[in-house]
Amino acid sequence: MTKRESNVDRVYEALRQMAADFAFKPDQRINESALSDVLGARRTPLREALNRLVAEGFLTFQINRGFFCRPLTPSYILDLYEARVAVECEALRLACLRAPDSEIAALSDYLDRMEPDYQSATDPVELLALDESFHNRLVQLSGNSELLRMLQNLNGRIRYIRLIDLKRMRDQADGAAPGDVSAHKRVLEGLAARDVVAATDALRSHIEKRREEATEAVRIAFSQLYVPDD
Amino acid sequence: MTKRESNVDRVYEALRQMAADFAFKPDQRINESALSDVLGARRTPLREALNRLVAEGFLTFQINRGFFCRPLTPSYILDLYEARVAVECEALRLACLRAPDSEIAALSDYLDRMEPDYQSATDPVELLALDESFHNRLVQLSGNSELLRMLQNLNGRIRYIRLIDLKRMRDQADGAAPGDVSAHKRVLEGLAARDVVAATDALRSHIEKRREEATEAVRIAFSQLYVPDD
DNA sequence: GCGCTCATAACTGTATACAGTTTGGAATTC
DNA sequence: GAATTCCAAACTGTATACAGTTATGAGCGC
Repeated sequence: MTKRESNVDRVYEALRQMAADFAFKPDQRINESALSDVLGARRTPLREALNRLVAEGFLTFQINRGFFCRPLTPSYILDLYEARVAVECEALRLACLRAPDSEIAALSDYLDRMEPDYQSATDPVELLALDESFHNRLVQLSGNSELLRMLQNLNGRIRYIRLIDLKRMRDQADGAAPGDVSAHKRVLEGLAARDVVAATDALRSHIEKRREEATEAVRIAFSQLYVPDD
Repeated sequence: MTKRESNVDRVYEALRQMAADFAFKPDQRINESALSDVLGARRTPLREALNRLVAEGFLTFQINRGFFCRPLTPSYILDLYEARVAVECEALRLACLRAPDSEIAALSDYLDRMEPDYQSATDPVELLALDESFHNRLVQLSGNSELLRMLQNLNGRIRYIRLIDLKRMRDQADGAAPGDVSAHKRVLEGLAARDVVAATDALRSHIEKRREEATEAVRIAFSQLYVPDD
């Protein structure tokens, strides 16, 4: 029996998971030996995986000092969300031009089926998975695998910012319900009508609203970090 | 005296250069030992650099079979150009909204200064560098470093496709002159007037025109590959 | 000649070792 | 006490070795 998954792949996935679970704090230096113990892999394959994450923008690297978790500044968050707008709106435009009606209808059905789950979900991780899944499918309708790859890279980095946001929403239960699918529905209506402007405007404002919420959540989370220990 | 550049970085840059110089043919398997001899680096740092290139989409990887140059299919080329449209048009939109007049004027000046070089350049490599430089600066006006990173990644992969195209143009001297900056000027006029629609329409059609040319050039290059040896 | 088997060569995957660099703190000076 | 120097420990960078897998091709039966 031959192996199907490379060890580097396994380590790489584990590292992404750790990043999403706040295992690394922004700007934290990553100790390769300690990490290799945790992951059950030696430093050689670990470093190969870390280099992939550097190339993807998850981590930074300094010569002779090693790998660092990327700092989480407001302007970085803004950049990531703006890049998402670029990727998703162009994908939506392409989908309006060429996605078959049947696939658009399938995504509508999916959204309808998921709506109860969406509204009853209380676990932020679950909600986030549902939301990411919708956006992934939307971009898949463009048929462009580079746009999909870019979205997945951005979402990988945005994920833990959004988790901060969703946890805050659950705690405060203020304003917009987190399980609100109306924005997604508006996007799909525009898409079904092949109305590029209506669809992209809806999507753009949806993502920008999410960005404002996330930025605020991170601001609050940071301010709490600076509360002195008693 | 301390080292300023990591060996992995050096190897990584050398590999990108080799890719742009057609050192690897599409779908070609990459022999690590042979490559490490050429680059003067051992396999450990070489593999770290190769992993970065996999993460960036330059190469593919198969377990126990190693690294491969990415195949060059028409749909892959289409995906890359569409992704460029996504990145550049959104960057341009953001630049229309917030780039200072002074920086827009500086880019206009740059274009005017470069125009003679552009029109007299006959070396495809030189022309390409000039063109990429303009597009990079345009995206920089958005102030978004993620969009810039994405553009540089896409251009790194598109570069050798465009070289095929530019070499064909030089040989045939048909249709549009390669050193035509009028499209760039139209984009900047729209930007200076803060006219998002005019600017992005001009940019979109410019990139799509380039894509059609490049796709055709690759099609021709491929058809010549299949001419049987005599 | 064509397909199959198996031995071997070539190559990839990674553990280990060690060299070079940075870091943190003790010792020293003012 | 604060600043500085210097040394040891910790960590990163990579060469090397070898184990495990894949590719190649000779030999063989048909």
